[in-house]
Amino acid sequence: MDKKDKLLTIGQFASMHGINKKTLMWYDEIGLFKPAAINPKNGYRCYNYHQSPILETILLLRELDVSISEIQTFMNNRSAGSLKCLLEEKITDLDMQITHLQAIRTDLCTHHQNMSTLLTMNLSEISLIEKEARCLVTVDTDQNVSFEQEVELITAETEKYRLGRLHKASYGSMISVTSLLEGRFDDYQKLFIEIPFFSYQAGLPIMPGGKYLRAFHKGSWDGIPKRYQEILDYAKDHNLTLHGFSYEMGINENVIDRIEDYIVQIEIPIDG
Amino acid sequence: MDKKDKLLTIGQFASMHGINKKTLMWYDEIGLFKPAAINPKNGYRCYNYHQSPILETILLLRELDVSISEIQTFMNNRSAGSLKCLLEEKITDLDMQITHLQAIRTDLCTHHQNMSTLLTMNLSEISLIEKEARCLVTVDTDQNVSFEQEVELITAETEKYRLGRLHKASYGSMISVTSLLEGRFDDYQKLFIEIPFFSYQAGLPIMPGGKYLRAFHKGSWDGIPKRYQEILDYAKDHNLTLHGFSYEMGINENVIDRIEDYIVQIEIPIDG
DNA sequence: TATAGACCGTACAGTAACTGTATGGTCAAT
DNA sequence: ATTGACCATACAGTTACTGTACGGTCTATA
Repeated sequence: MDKKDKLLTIGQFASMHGINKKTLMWYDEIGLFKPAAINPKNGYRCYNYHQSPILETILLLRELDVSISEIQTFMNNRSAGSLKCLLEEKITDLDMQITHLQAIRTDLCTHHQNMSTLLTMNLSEISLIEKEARCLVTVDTDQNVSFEQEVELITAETEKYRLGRLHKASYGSMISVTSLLEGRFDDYQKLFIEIPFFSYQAGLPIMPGGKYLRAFHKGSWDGIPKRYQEILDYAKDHNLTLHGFSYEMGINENVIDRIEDYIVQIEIPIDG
Repeated sequence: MDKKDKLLTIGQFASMHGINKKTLMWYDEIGLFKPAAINPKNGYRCYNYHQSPILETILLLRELDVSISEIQTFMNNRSAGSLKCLLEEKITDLDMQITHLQAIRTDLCTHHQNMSTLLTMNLSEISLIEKEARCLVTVDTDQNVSFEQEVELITAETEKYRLGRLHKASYGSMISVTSLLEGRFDDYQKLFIEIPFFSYQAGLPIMPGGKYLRAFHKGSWDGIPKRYQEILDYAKDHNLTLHGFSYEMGINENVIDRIEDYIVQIEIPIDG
């Protein structure tokens, strides 16, 4: 009578829903989703179109990372109320997941940017660049803070803004232009990591947008003071006024094996 | 010398990166990520801070659904160039994934809306509602088109707009107001499924925004013509002019087991 | 009517990427 | 000296399938 009653074989039904036949067999075996009938003559599984929305619901939940046993419990006493409730929960989860993926995307772009820089820039050159404002998380530091403490401080601080995992093993250091001008090249005052969204209202520190002087340094940290002197000389020669903080960040830690190959990027905001 | 050279035990290193110790042991075993050293006295694995960015890169790739063996090949000849290339690929993938999740979100919201309707509405009532415009995919149909053909047509059509899996096992039917007014209550002209984004430029058909008359029908399809007559009478009594198409769609297929419980929602645009 | 090839069935083994458990040695603090 | 947290290896178990082997069935064509 009803055209939806037409019986389909397992292969047809599986391909209709874009899944593997074996998956249907397995769902049958575990009792999650059984064929509408079994042909008594040959034992073939028979499915019909009425079963499609049920299977699609299962596949939808599966895609939402609901475990099979949870799906099972749910399907056994499914109702408008329980589905509504489950969907509410899953919509919230999904929103978090989307936000997280967007954060990863931003992170990926930063890494990509770094790789581009490595491949295309002359690393001995000092150049003027334009930067968008960024949002940071920072913690105070000084020479007495040990490396372990630094790591702990910054992870504790970033965990407050729970974005799932932030793939920033490396954070950067900040040193004020005042310190640099006074020759105190190791007077690091803050650690920062950039966070992958921008928000004034969270009250987070901002790496200002605008013109920056950018330089690089290759090798271990001992050589950085000398490099800062070169940068200051360059600024003087070109009549540039530095302000705020210098931002230092390693850009190739994930592609090197030896410290000699380590490259740090130095960026300092300039007036105008 | 370098404070990053401080050695950490497997437990410390694992918790620093928010992963299971066993995972580190396993990565060691398969040669993906080995400790910086092994204490010759007690055989303990020793890690240091320099290794953190490498591990984070692995964990990042893992989160991007790169298989362990792919990560392995990549890590063995990693370079700025190869990482840049891989990242480009993964950013594209990620964009698709985000779009897909957003589509699922929309789908979830529709389901959720349906469940709310089921729980809160008096299904025998005819009501006036306001609807946002929606974007549809449609195919032509008529009485001669078999159910299998319908399924095939609509899946073929939706596949053109590749959104990954669309979890719409059920599609709706459209019948023109003209047909209804002439009493041809089974003159269905189109099948539609709603697609989870809105775009004029794609040239897709639109379910117009504005005022609609909404009714429901419970049970098998035989009773629908009678229900349409009631809707037409209602419209007449209330001086409402219908136009365009009537949109029919099952709203509870995923929570019922018997056709008698099947509920179809009927929505017809009205003037004004 | 014979046969090829596509499809169905069961049974069982294998997969990825961990994760847990059992058993025993090590380390740091009380 | 002992307690309890932590390390080691070896091996078994997990989830959600997926593949393979082997045999029966169905349908279209020669």
